[in-house]
Amino acid sequence: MDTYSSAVLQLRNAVTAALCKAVENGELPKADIPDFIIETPADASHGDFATNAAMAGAKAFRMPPFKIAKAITDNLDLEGTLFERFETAGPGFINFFLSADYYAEVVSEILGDPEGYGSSDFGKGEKVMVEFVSANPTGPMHMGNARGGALGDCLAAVLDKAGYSAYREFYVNDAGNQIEKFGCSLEARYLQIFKGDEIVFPEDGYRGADITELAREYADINGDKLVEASPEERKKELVDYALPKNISKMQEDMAAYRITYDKWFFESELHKSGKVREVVDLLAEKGLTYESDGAVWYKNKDVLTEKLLAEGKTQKYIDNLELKDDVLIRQNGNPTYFAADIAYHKNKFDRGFETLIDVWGADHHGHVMRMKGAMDAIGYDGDRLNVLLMQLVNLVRDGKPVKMSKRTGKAIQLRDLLVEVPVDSARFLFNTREANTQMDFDLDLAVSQDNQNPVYYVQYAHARICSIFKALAKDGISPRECTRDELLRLSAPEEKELIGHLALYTTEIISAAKDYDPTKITRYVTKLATLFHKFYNACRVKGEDEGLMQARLALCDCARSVIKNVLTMFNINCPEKM
RNA sequence: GCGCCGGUAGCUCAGCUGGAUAGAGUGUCUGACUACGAAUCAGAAGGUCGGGAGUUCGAGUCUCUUCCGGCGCGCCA
Repeated sequence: MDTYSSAVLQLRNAVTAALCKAVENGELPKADIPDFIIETPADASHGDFATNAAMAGAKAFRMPPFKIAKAITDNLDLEGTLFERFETAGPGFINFFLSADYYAEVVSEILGDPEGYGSSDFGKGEKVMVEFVSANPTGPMHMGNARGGALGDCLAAVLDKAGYSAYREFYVNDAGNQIEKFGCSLEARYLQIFKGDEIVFPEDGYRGADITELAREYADINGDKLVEASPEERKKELVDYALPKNISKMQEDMAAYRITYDKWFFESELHKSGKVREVVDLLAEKGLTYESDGAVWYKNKDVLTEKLLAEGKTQKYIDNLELKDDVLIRQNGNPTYFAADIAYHKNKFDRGFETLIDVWGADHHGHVMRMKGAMDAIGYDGDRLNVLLMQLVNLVRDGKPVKMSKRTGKAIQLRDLLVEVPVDSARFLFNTREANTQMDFDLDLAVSQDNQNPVYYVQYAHARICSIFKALAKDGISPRECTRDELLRLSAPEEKELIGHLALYTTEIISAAKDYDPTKITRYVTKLATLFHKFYNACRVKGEDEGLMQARLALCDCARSVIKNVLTMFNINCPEKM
């Protein structure tokens, strides 16, 4: 266990023991030991940790908090812990102060295994699939995909560090209705080349310039040979040409964005292997389907009503939702996206993933509940499917929203973004805002290579540390292992604050993993950089006496390691000079 | 109409299962390099936590209500 967590555990045990002892002594009445929290006070003068045990127990013990606090502290034994003293304050808080040993211990811990620091077995090796981006292959990727890519990839990285076994997957929707539309759009553009405006473009077709380009490319290579072909053959031929092109473009874009998937999963495989039909049959066996108007329907309303009632929702609430059933097999015999998606998620569970995380655009939120319900309906645990909803990204330049690309006049694409914005910057900045909040992405900021850009701020801290080591090496000084006494000299406020933050890393990773929120780690490392810079300005390394210099060098090494640890995990460059 | 997500400093956002005087970045103003990188740091100013009511020792956090913004309610995905 990391030093920080063991310190918290020591406190919890000590306070619990004191409460029990006080009850035995008769200093507190007999009652259940109250739930209390150990927290880090906002104000450093309130100690390194504080507990509300006395206030939390006020009701159970029917005594004023300050008296309970006294009973606790009279029986408190901190012998053998990483704490040196405590005090009561305010309405009944008990504040605790760490001993110098704690700080020395943290530094030793980090230097003992710099690369492994932050890792834990919290996730117990549980197999988690993170499915993210999964953009439609009918067109180029957009800003939402850029955000989803950065969030999903970094979330998977955080999960791995927290002891899960994360698996990255991209679901390619290479089947179904939108491919049909894709084909019709290509067909129209293709025929327009030869027949001009007499060909009417389908109303719901894809109007992007990319479609016209693909049709043009095909015509350049193959000429007008499809003009006389049957529409089915024509569309199939065009799709067979264009779809792989689009898919490999997406793969290139993701690679350029430094995302490596474990698997690109093709929806068409589900159809070909009969898995979609199978899952519809499965639902039918369970009596959850019916036919109407020539289509096969899924009893979504019944399933969700039952689920929500079980969760304690009122009938009125459920009625207000106006739940509807969903079509699985259309009148024309084709399965819907929903049917395929049930089959897909079933397939994920069947591949042995215990937890599924989907990163979706917030515009899909209406799909979440019925998807979870469907998992329950086919005998899996819907709560094992977690959907991370991402709100929209607004691009901002000069303080004004940017809707269109200058180059194409269309919505801004991931490609456009990466032409302008360095990957380091994009990956970092998309991880500064929680998924479920609308985000302004400031292009000026992302492009700026100065102190305004948080990614450079963090990278600079790393480069600065590296240069300290270089400067000392020039003088023939190299870092060595420090004695305990030397490490105990790290006692300046800036040193303690920096070490205190370094100590939180493992806990922060676990917290980010629990919440599926990698943005916590970006904020963590930004603060780490701040605390290092503060330390740097307050404490010298070079020129101090041997012992102190080595201790501070050790601390620098810790800060450097943890920054590198984070940036490496997030696939962001960690330069030694800038 | 119903539902989901937001509303915290001029701007962009944190705020851990309710805790002490609500924080950071940026912007504005004022300072700090003959010493390890000034891409840095220190200080100042800046707030009815959208409004209202409630729950309790205690509310940015929980409940209700209301206003504003985004999104969703397809045999689209």
